[in-house]
Parts: sequence; structure tokens; C-alpha cells
Amino acid sequence: MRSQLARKPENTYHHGDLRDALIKAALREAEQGGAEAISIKALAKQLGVSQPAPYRHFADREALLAAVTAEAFRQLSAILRVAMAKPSKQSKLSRLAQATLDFGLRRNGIYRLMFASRTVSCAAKGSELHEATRETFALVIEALEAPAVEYLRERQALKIWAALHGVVMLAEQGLFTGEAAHATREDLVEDFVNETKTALAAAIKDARRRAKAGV
Amino acid sequence: MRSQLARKPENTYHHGDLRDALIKAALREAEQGGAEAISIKALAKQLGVSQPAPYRHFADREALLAAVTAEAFRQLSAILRVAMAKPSKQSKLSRLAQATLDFGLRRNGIYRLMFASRTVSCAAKGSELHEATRETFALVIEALEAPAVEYLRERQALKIWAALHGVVMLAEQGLFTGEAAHATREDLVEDFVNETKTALAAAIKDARRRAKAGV
DNA sequence: GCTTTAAGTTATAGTATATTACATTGGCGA
DNA sequence: TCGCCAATGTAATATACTATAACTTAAAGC
Repeated sequence: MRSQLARKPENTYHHGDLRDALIKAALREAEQGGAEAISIKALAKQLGVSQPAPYRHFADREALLAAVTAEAFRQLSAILRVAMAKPSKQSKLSRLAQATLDFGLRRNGIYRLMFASRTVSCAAKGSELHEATRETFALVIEALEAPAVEYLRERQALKIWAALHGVVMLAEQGLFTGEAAHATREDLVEDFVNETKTALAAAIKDARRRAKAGV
Repeated sequence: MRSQLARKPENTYHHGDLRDALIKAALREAEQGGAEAISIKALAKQLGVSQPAPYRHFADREALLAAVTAEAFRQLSAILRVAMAKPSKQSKLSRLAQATLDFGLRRNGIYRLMFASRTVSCAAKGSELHEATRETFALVIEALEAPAVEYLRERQALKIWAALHGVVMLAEQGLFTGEAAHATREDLVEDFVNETKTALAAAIKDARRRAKAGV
């Protein structure tokens, strides 16, 4: 895996690591314009290889998009892990939530690629992409810091995860500017974080009460 | 406005209402595949006109997408209005929420066009599309059925709206199948609806208390 | 009826995806 | 060490889509 600089080592026939370079370059392109901004032809030119060269590594454009999206999920996972590990007076969940919001707004093109394209929904169950999405979601569950029964945690994780995505979408749509701007995006995210904590605590309490009554 | 059937009246030079027919046909195409499935060329062929004919009505593909998206928002608004008007033992908010979820899953390609494409974020402030999105959001506020101060309602409306979109996104991503399937999409939506009601009631109560103390 | 203009047409340029057939390289076994 | 072969690249080409330019038709207004 040489040549991270996305250029082939000058006058060599082979690029060295074209597959990896394509994914990295595509991520850069998608940063602003999303999936539409990714053009195989443009990437090839950028990397100094012939136009059909990428097809040696990806069957078609969809396959490249899937690989790029999987890489994006791994990057998000890494960012979330760092945010969660960082010592802070805020809760892990809060840090994960704000980091997700930040990622969604700053790298919105990539975010749309990850959560709003057909690519993800079409990912087969054992695929690289599917695994990457699962791994990210596992971090959400971890951030809850709850020793609760699996299905309770999953439900709350799904809720906060969904809410977060919604905030990113609406923010990008401009619903937080103008008349409706009384609440900031960060405020809403904190609201959702707190509601999640409350709901999780209540669910755990309820589960314990039921368990006791059952015995 | 004749010829809803998207065919020109046979042997006439002019189509009759090509602009409208294009939008309706594009909506059909987008139903499954989203924005990517909309091809000017294919639409022209489908409607029996020459390939460049659509450019008489739309400056470029982006302009067509914007018009299609605006129409989609108006359709969603109509659906939500019907759902809210229907007598039921459930609350208006609950009916709006479930109707939105249904729309998002059944017409997912169109839904992505509406909430996850660059088209919407790029819509200028007074544009047809921007107005259509505002109108839909106004229905969410209306569904709260709260006589509260504007900014309180808007905040809760933003929250439930965001949460709803998140559920649709995750559902489409397949996060509700497999291990995490303990909660259904409809369950989560009801959760969000109830939390919204609670939060709104609390906010109103709090506002009244403050007002009383202030006087 | 003549003119003007909106709404079509044909022809064509430019760009993207994708395939086919051929070329080059480096690694590995005989 | 030589030669083979698989991986990885190139050139040439087919196909599809966007967009523009120049020309044509039909309808509407005076």
C-alpha cells in the first residue's frame, strides 16, 4: 500500500494502489456534491490513469459507491470512538450525538451518501457496507452506557439515532433558519439526548419491577 | 390543462401540456429510483415528444427536479391534510406521524428526492419549492393542536418532524430488520409522538408559570 | 389574413458509463 | 534464471444522457 498521495510513482505502468486511491479521491469529491459528484472518468484523470482503469477494481459505478460509503462509515465510527473516549463532563451519549451532528453538517455530501442513497438500502446482508453500518450502530448502543436488556437498549439507540439523522436532514434543508430558528440544532440534539436518558432509565426501572413481580 | 394521460392527442404538433406531463411522469420514475431515475431523454420518449422538447419548459435537469420536488411536497401536504381531517380516536399528531412514515416508506424514491437531495437545500428563499416545504411544515405545527407561544410550538414541531425523518431513513437502511427488530417503526413513531405531547405540555405549563411569576 | 411568439423539430457537440481486445509488468514455479 | 501467467493497465469503441443551435409549425391577437 504505497503512494497515499494519489499519484502514481511517475512513469510506472502500474499505479500501486489504485483501488484505495480511488476510494479516497471519491470521498473528497463527495464531500460537497454527494454521490452525483463522483465520476469514474474524472477520478481516473485525477489519478493519472486511463479512463477504464478503475473498472479493474470495481465492477461498475455502484460498486465504487458502495466501497466509498463503507469507508465513510468506518471513518464516522472512528470519529465517534474518539469522541466517546475523550474525557469530558458531558455524557458519552451527548458527545456521540454532537459529533454525529457535526459530521453530518460538515461533510454533508458524504453524509447523504451514507444515509440517504439507495446504495445503503441495497447493501446485501453480509456485505462490507452492511457490516460497516452495523458497526457504527453498535457504537450508539455502547454510548447509552446502560446495562439493560438488549432489546431495551436497541430501542433507545434506534430512537436517538433516528432523531439525530432527522436533525441533520432538516438543518441541511434550511428549516433552522428564518422564522423557525428559535431553537438551534444543538439544542434539539441535547433535548433528544436527555429524553433518551430519561426513557432508558424508566424502561430499566419498569423491567426490574416486572422481573421482581414475576418471581 | 388537457391530456392527463401523458400522451399528446395524436398527430398534433403541440403536446398540450408538456410541462405538467413531464412533472407527473418524472414523479412516477422517481417513485422507485429517486432523482437518479429521472432522465429527460427517457421522459421525452415516454411522452412521445422529441428529446430536446422538455428544455422549452425547464432550463435544465435541476430545474425539472426542483419542480418535481415541489409537486411532491404539495402531494404530501394533501395527504397529511386528509389524514388530519379524518375523524379518529387517535390524535391529529399521531395520524400525521403515521401518514408521514407511510409516505416515506411507500414512495421512498420520492421521499429521498424531497428530504435528502441537494435540490431542496439549494432552493432559493422565495422559490416554489421553498414555499412548498414551508407549507408542509406548517401542517406539523398545526397537528400539535397547541395554543402555545409560537416558538414553543415550532421547537416541538421541529423535533417530531426530525424524528420522523430519522425513522424513515433508518427503516430504509434496514436497521429495523434482524437483531434490532424488537421495535417496529410504528412503535418508535408512537414513542416520539407521545414524547412530543409530554414535552409540549410541560413547556406550556412552564411558560405559564414564568408568565405568572413575571407579573 | 398577417405577424408574432410559444412550443415543437432535427442536427450536433460534449461528457459519462461500460465493454472489448490488446499491452505491460512483476512474481513464481520449473 | 527463464519463461509463463495473472493482475493491472491502455486504446478504441458503443451507448446513453445533457444541452445548445438553427429551423419549423401552429395558434392567438390585431
